[in-house]
Amino acid sequence: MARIDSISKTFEPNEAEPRLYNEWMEKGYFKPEVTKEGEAFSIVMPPPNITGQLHMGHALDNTLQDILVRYKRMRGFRTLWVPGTDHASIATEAKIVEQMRKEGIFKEDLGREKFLERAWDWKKTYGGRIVEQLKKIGSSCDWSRERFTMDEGCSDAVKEVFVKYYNQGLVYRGERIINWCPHCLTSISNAEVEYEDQEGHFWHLRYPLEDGSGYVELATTRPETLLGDTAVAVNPKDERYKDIVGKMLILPLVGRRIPVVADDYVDIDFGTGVVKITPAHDPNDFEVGQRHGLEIINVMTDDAKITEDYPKYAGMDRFEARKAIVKDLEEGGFLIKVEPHDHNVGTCYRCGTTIEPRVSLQWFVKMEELAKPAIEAVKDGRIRFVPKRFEKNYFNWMEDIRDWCISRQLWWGHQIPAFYCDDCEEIVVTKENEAVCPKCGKKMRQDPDTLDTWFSSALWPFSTLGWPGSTEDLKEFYPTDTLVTGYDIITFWVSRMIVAGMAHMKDVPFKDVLIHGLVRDSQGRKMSKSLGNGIDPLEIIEKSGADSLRFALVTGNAPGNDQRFMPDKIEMGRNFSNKVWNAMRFVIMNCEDDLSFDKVDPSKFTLEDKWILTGLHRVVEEATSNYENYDYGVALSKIVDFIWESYCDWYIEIAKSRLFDKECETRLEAQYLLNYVLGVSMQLLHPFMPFVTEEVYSNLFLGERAESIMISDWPDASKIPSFPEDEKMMTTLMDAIRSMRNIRAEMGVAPSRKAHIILVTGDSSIEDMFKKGLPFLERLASVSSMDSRSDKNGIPQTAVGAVFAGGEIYMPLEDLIDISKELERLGKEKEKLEGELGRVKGKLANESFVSKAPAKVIDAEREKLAKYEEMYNGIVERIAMLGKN
RNA sequence: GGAAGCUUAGCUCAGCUGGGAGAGCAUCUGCCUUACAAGCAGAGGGUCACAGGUUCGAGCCCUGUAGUUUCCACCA
Repeated sequence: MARIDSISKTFEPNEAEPRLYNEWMEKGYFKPEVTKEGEAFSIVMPPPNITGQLHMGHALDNTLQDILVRYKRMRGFRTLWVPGTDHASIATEAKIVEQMRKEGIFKEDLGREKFLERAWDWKKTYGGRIVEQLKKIGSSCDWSRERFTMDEGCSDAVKEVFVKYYNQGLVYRGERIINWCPHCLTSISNAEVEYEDQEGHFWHLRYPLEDGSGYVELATTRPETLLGDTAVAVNPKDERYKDIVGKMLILPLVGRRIPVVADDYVDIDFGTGVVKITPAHDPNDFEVGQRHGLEIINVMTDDAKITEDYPKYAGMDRFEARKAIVKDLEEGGFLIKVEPHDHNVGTCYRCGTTIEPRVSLQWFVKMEELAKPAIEAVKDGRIRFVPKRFEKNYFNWMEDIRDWCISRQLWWGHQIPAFYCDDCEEIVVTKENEAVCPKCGKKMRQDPDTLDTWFSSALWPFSTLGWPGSTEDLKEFYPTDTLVTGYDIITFWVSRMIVAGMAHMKDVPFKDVLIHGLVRDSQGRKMSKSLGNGIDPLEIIEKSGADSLRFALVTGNAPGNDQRFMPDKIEMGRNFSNKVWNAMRFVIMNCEDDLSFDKVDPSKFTLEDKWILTGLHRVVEEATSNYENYDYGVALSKIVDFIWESYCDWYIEIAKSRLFDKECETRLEAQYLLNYVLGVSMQLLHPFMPFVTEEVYSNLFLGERAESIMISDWPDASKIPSFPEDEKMMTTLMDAIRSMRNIRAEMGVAPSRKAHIILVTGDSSIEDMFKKGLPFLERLASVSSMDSRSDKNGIPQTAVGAVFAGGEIYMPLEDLIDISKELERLGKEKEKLEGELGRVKGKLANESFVSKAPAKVIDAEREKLAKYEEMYNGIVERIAMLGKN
């Protein structure tokens, strides 16, 4: 047990946090095996990218998970939190390419093998960095089970799934129009395209008819794609163009003959009702092309430059080409007019480059059938989103799902386990590392492409537990219980995990999905590198400790809502840690080193003892139910209020008189309760602020104590006695104290000036309570001595009075009293009460209220009425007495 | 085009199934009271965006309007 002279006046997170974290790790508390019995509870960590540095989003996500996991562990569950990192193929590859570029090295020159060596080096260097950062915020995950999306097991799971899907016909290879990023030089999925509004133009063009009978007018936002036009389309119902359907046009600048086709896709009312069709560079045009058997002409290279087929524009970037082509159209008399036009442009979510739709040979997952059980699982409640409104988001995506383009023209990732025979075009899909052509016996060439990062993330809830093997962990911990993540990756990740879980495990991957919002800057903007408005969680930990950071992230936050990050909240957290710390200091300072609680006698518990126990009972009950509902912000504020107001501001203050009097008969009981109540409070607070609570808990005098607070049993409200009657009395007394403080403050009477009081009450229990409370009334309200009587005849004019729910108190302060000022004060009080009375009386006089409102509500109103009337009468009498003279 | 969220004190936000408007910060006043000035005590401050409706009773439920943010889809 620490001695008081060795305990500093403030909690020192920099010293305590690393020490405690290491201790917990060494003792194995983060492993589920720490609990021998009990049901399993498991979650998997959304794996941060190995390119990443810990940012506020991670800090929030992991704080919430840690709160959940610490709570469940204390509830006795065999609790597992699986950590890990994601290889983040496109993001990591981009970073490595960038790093190499600075050294003047190009990917292609290096070759695949050397490049991958470099990538693994990167992983070794930076993959560990974020793990260390996660430890700093206190994450109690089982590091012995840490995984990586490209480790052996996860890679095996990826191959297993790919092969299985392929054999079921759910994975296929085909030429489709896909989103191509000309900067990353790879295809990306629909989910990876971000649309943004951009100012653009509408170029109105004329395409001449081949027979010389005129021309058609059409408009485009992308004139450069004209090079790949293979038709012009009109709506079949459009009377204006009925005659030209089937005729041929001459494509300006190119001279190609292209047909006019009729297709429902064209909107009669938009523009001129004529659309140029470029099947190779627009998804809708592609479909029109499929329907009409049009030629697909790709006019751009991988990096979005015009191909050699068009010598005049060859090598020009698509935007340069646009200018050149517009100029040529104008000179050729094909340009009618240009008008400004805002439109949405798809950009790459990684690099921001405008994506280029492009026809290309890629691998896809057929989603429609797979989505069905995943939709069902949420519909029938086997998976529950918290808050529920995000289910709509999910259904929205899933019910209109497109096939998922999973191949990427990247090297860093899971290489697609498909092999081709260069001679006979045979394809073999296998988990083996090489394949021989079954037809001609030649060694086959593996597909050079890799899989979308999210393909492996989708398997995370079971690949991390050992699937496709049948491991003990898988049996015990799948399905996991709760997934904690931000709403921004519901489509990317959550939906795909549900799909994968249903497809391969025939069971949901998790039961609850706890969704949180974004952490924004203090002005409500997204934190981003380019804005430079990011706040570094590590700096905050360095300065104020992880507990303060966690406090700031949780306080006043509701599930699913974005929050602004306010530096004020960090300070609040730090102040609160310090408050708790000093409460502990006070408690142990007032206990002897050899203190034992064997002789504590609950029958000697005083009014305030019973009051604080009742408050404790309630906060345990309520906070527990808030924890269960993921209402962490609410739980935290209730716990803080109890500790700060009830325990520190009232209970400790009241207990002082007993502690300082060594002869006091109930001193031991006070010492006991001070330790006990603070101990239980620390348990309630522990999931939020693990470090300071552990430190405080370990210093308190507790009878049966767990080795560590983090493996102690969660407080059980039913074992904490509750005394509603005593609580009511105590509340009355507190009211009286507040009234006395109030009038003293208003009358400008210094607390140092102790005063005699006259209590006027008809209630002997209240009189008794005041008499017993005299020792602490001195401390709390500067009362030196007390008289009591049942009526107020003979109270001096020079006394200030305070009414409370049980009677009146008078304080004779001869030299300080100004009767007119006192009358003014009483008048204000009276007015306030009149307002309250009016409201309550009005309610009770209302026929329909009395007949329709529940009895409980009516009784409460009646009780209020009685209380207010009594107080009101007291004031009126006093005013009358003072007014007489 | 479709959907969702938000609008409550000067600021940032809570407010659970409808029953006397809350917190922190900021402001003002008084206190270094032997745990804590990172503290204690007290005070001021709100037509709960607006308009209707349901109800004995609405910040909360319903309808509409405005402002704002976000997601999805995307018509050249």
